[in-house]
Amino acid sequence: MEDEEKTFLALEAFIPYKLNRAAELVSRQFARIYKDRAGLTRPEWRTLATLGQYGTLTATAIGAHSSMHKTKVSRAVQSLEERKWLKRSVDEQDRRVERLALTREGARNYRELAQLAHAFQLKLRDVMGEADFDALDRGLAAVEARLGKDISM
Amino acid sequence: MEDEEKTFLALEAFIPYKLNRAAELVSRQFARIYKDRAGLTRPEWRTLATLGQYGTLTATAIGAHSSMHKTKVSRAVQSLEERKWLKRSVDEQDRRVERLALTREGARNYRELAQLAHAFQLKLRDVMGEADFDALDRGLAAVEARLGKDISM
DNA sequence: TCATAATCGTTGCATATGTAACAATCCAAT
DNA sequence: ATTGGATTGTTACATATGCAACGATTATGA
Repeated sequence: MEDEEKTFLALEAFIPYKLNRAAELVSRQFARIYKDRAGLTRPEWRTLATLGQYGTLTATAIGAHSSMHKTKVSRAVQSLEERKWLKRSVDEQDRRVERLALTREGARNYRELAQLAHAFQLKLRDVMGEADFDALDRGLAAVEARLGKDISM
Repeated sequence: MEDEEKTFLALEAFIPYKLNRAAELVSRQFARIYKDRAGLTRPEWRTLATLGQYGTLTATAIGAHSSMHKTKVSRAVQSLEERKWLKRSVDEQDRRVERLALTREGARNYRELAQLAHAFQLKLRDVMGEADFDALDRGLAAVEARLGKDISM
């Protein structure tokens, strides 16, 4: 790699492409679990996972924790509410806000999917090999640390 | 990490989520280059990049090299053709097929974006640090190697 | 206090995407 | 040679997504 001007690019060696490709491959595999098993979309799965992890939250907080646009959260919440997997209640301190929490059934499904998620991660680590898996984890953490605040770069 | 059943999941430590998050962060940064600079969408950028890398290709081949659905390729090709960045010609050996190649102007823009892509990657490596960047690269390669063929897992 | 700005969540709209169906063409096997 | 089955690329349709505008509510500050 010299300083010469590169007027050629190997897409398969370009990190943004590799990242997207790997994310799609892994997501597709894991989506089979929450889609086939529970009929959830990705926004719905993330909303469920966030509420399961943190308990009662507002829609805005769900978006912050799960990196989702507020309209995605809004629609996922609607869907989970129709399933009766979560319930809304008005916050009397701030009536703009809705306090969202899983129902008993929602919590039960969360626990089941959380277990499957752990199993998935273990299997992925097994398939990839520990060293490569740990390298990936380290690299992803570095991206989050440097770009997570979304500043200039 | 014991063998106990995990009924709780930390989303921010879950690899499919981390992968998607990192991919979005990096993609958003790089997209600013081809969007702001050339007004391209991601499918258009990938199509341009693939033709720049391989020369003349069919639409199917572009999809195979850039991991894009054929309808995405079809629409990106249309758009680039309207810009006069690529030209189509019928393959006389197989008249179902169109041979696609960049025009002089398309190639010029490809070279410019390829340079910017290299600069982006160097800057990313600089921002992340060499060790973390290399770890990421290694991890992504492992995902591709194990899941790229999209078999069971 | 009152007016302006900010925040929360929803919805209308335009765009982006994938699935399925399709016409055109080629291939395989009789 | 002919017929049934693939393959190539396009398009119609349904769904998914983000942006912008909105009503309701709260915060700010003059």
